[in-house]
Amino acid sequence: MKHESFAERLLSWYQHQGRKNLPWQQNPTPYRVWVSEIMLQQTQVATVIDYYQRFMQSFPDIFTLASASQEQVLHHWAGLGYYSRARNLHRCAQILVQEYQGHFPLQDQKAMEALPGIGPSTAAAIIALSSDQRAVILDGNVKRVVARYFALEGWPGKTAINRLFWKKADELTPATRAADYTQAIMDLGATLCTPRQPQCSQCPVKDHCKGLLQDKVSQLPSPKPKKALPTQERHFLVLNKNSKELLLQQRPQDGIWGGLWCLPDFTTREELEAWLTQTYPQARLEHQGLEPVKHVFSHYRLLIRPWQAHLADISGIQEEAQTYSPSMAPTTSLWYNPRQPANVGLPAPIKKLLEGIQL
DNA sequence: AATGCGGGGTA
DNA sequence: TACCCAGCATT
Repeated sequence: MKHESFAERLLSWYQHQGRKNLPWQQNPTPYRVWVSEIMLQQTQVATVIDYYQRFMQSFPDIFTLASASQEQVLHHWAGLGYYSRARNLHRCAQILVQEYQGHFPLQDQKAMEALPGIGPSTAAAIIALSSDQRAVILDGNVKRVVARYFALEGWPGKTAINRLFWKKADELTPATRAADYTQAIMDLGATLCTPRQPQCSQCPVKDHCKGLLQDKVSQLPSPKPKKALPTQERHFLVLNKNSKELLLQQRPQDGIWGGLWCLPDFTTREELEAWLTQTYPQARLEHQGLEPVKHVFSHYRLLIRPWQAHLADISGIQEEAQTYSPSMAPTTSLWYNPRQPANVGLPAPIKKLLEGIQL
């Protein structure tokens, strides 16, 4: 005997546990479904409800909407975000009135998708929910259900992955009961198969969910990959006095290594050289840089380029704290003897750099 | 094939 | 704070 399909299990669950009282589910005409679908793009149900009620009160049908001013429409959208949705909605209403006698081309999904603001998933949702014809949706809920049910790895933002998700969503979609199925799979994603703390024990398809069977539910769908860390390179001055001490500066409280002591650092070698010439004219800068040091922060990669300079002792040189960086907050500096490590906080990569330096 | 759009809810 | 939300249009 053939076991129950995904759709059959889902539909019987929906019959008892599904949401049936959302405003747009009452009298689901194409117009009412359309407005709800546009509002619900990237916006949660709880947020939409009040906006939807007010919108329907003011624009009860497509002709009212088409003849309204854009300003009126946008006013009803204020606070919802993604305002191009409202402009497209308004424009779409005018197109439908002018070109389609005020009716959606429900028999032609491609024609639906050609309308402003209506993409593949919204077109399918309008068709299925308002006319009960079979059409495949793939919104955030369905993506999550599909990723888990088939244990699909990969971020759906990638084109190839996205195509696979559409294919799997298509496979799950039954030939009949299009409206109920469409609402059911969204309800599953919204109420049980949630992004966090999904209630798998209540799930009507848990017995065949690969993600659950493989204990991967919490890792699916795969998150958007963190983009590669940008690399920043900065030039650090190793100013060596009498082959004994190095110049350190205390960093500003804000930014990386805030408050720690560190080598003076600059955006470019030229900037470093200019500062050195002005501050320690007697210093001699080596032309060959030292070996670069790499360091990784949470949000970028830092390439440390050290340059060594030598300073012969001149009695009377200012030993006390001095200021630098005229445009920045005053910063103190000190001479540091690496052979007698003082009680100052050095960033790890700088400490490592100094350990490798011959004075 | 990747980005911008936007405000709100949630852990 | 970071992530996610009934995605689409644009580049």
